[in-house]
Parts: sequence; C-alpha cells; structure tokens
Amino acid sequence: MAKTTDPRLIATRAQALDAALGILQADGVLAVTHGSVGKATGISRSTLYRHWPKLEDIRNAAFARAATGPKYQPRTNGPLKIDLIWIIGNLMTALNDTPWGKIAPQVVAMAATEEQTRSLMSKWIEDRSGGVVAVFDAAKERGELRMDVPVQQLVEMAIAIPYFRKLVSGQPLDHEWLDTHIDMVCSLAIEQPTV
Amino acid sequence: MAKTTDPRLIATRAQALDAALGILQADGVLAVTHGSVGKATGISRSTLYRHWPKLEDIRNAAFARAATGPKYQPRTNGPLKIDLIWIIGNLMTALNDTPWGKIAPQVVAMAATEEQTRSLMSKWIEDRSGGVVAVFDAAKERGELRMDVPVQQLVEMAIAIPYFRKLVSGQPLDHEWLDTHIDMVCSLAIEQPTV
DNA sequence: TCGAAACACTACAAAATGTTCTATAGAAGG
DNA sequence: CCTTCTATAGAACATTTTGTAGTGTTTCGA
Repeated sequence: MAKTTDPRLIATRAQALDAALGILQADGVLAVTHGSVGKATGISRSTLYRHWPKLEDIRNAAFARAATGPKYQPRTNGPLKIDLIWIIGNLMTALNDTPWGKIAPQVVAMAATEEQTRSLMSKWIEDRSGGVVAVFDAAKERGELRMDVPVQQLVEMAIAIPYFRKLVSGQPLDHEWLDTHIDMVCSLAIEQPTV
Repeated sequence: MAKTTDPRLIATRAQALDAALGILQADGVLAVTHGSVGKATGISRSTLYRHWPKLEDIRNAAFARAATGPKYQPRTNGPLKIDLIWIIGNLMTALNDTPWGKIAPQVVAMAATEEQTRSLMSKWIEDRSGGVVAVFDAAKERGELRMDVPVQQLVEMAIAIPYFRKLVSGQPLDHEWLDTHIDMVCSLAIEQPTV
C-alpha cells in the first residue's frame, strides 16, 4: 500500500506472494491464508497481517502476481491466419504453461463473490482480447474480412473456446487443436472465394 | 450412502442440501460448512457430520443437488436454426435462472482440485452437449451441414461461448445475443448457397 | 549515528473444526 | 401394543485456526 523502496519490504512481499501462488496452484484458493503462507515461507503471521490485513487482500495479491507477465504484442501484418495463430497460440501457451492458466478456475470462482477479483479478471481478459481485436481490425482494413460478421463476435469466439476447454471440458490445448480452431475462425471471418 | 426410506433421514438431507445450496449461491463454496448449514437449518452438527463426514462430501452433494433438473429434450426436426435456438436457448435459461448457473464458477474452481467435483461437472457438460450433438447429427442426416466442419467442433463452439460469457466476461445471455450467436453457428455449419 | 520502519516472537481471546458420548424421539415390524 | 433399531439433538472436549496486541530486535535511510 504505502509505496516504499525498503528492500526488506519488497523481498518479503515477493517471497510471500510466490509462496501464495504455489499454494494456490497446489491446493486452491481456500488453502491460501496468512497461516499457510507464513508456514511456507518462515515469515511470521504478524508481518503478513500487516501487509495484507484481510484474507482477500493476500489472495487478490497472489492473483495479481500471477497476472503479471510479458505483454503480448500482436502481429497485425497479415495474413489473418498467421496473425491469429500467433496471438491465439500465445493465449494457449499462457493457459497451458503459466501460473495464470493453473489458477484461472480459482479466479473465476472468487470473481463471483469478490468485486476486486472480478475487476482483476476483467482487466486480464481485456488485455488479451485487445490483441485479438487489433488482429481482426487490421484484417478488416486490408479487406480480408467479411462485412456481415461483427469483429466483437469473432474475438469472443476465438477466445471463448480455448477458455472453455481449459476451465470446463478439460480437453487439451495443443497445436493440432490450434490449427483446426484457427481454420474454423478464419472460415467464418474471411470472404469465401466463389468456388 | 446407505439406502433408507426413513422419512427423517430423507427430510434432513433435503433440508440440509437446500440450505447448502442457498449458502453456496450467496457466499460461495467457502461458506458451506457443517457449522453454517447447521446454523441455517437448526440441524445439529453431529447429524450433519454423520451424513457427510468430510467437508467435500456436503459440498459435492450440494453441487449434485443443483445439477438435478429437467432433462432437456432436444428438437431434431429441423431446420437446424430452429433446433439450435431451442437447445441453446435452454442452456441460456439454465445458466441465467437455475442454481446451476449461479454456482457454476464455484464448481469450476472446486473441480480443479477435487476429482469428484470434476466428474460431476463433466457429467453435466456431457448431458448438455449430448443434446447439441443430436441436433447437429440430425442436420447432417438431412444434408443441411457442410461436410468439412466436424460436428464436435460446432458443438464446442455453440456451448463454449455462452459459458465464457457466464463465467468469465460477464456479458449478458439474452435473446438478442442468442439470435446473433445462432446465426454465427449456422453460417459456419450450413452449406452456403452460391450467391 | 540516530530515528523510523520492518520484522520475529509471544501471548491471548474468539471462533471453527472434528470427535465422542448420552438421552430422546420417531420408525418399522411382530 | 410392545420391542428393537435408527436418526437426531445436545453437550463436552481437544485441536486448530483466526485475528489482534504488545515487546524487543534488526535493518534501512538520512
């Protein structure tokens, strides 16, 4: 909260949140408490309470830490298919291999009852979909897109399906899937040549 | 567990699970405990412990109770668009207006760490997608479908997007959305007339 | 060097958790 | 109607967790 450059403070927070993130991935958001983080790190509970007075605080902070990562720069040179494979491939990697992917179900659940968590999730989704919007907008500018399908709907489709597989159906997100997924999106988005 | 016809037992379980479901919707899965359910119903903790010895048991039972509902009979007469509006409209209603929709985020989270919850969720999804599969299969039989898009992918697309809106993006599932969504699915699924 | 802040440690009250025991009330069957 | 079995309520208890407060020590920054 209070901005400080004190290295002790910074180190403590980083250490605590790393541990919290680990617990989050291993045992779910229920298991993340001042007590469990203290036990995992050796940081005393009183210190943790001082940093994050409420339970949601430390949990949200752990979520936020998971959300930090490289900013994804969309390719928008075209053609659409290549750009999409790039940006959705990045999303796929994030869901498969980063902490965010592992804790996504926990975030979704807590977002249902916690305003702060919900805004954190919205922000993450917005960042992601922003890249995809850019890709489609560029394609539209190049005249690659059909006019009768709104961009927003294409974006939602491109993102919703990998999320659904990750959160709900549990089906794999691999390169084979990625290809067919992108093909589907493209066949909907691109002006069909009159055969 | 032990099958009994004792009306006391049946009444107690029903009462407890109804309360658990209410707590689940109001405060999330964290809040569902033997203590909270006991306080809400007047049932003593010892009784609740006897019915559901572990915490996950009572939570899973509440989830299962939320999943009970009318079996959705898909229309498969055709045309595809009408059938889809029916079946996806039903899904929309379920997500909007039934307990399942309200607790879905909690189920997703617990499924990440609890095997039993995961299988419960899978079953629900399977039931749902089964209806949609039937719709597309019937359309295929009627020759309404393009041959180059696999049915499984169409099903996933039809279902994933409403789930994504419900769980993640928080955008509304209303009739206006339903129409555009179905249009999109159809335009992908149906043989385009050569204009 | 000195003050301020971060930290560890302890103590403690309150609540929750899980288990066990007893007594009572209701159900089922002869 | 009587007997047996089972479900339930309630109390008691140990254990753990949670939240707060106070004390002394260490470390940072000026």
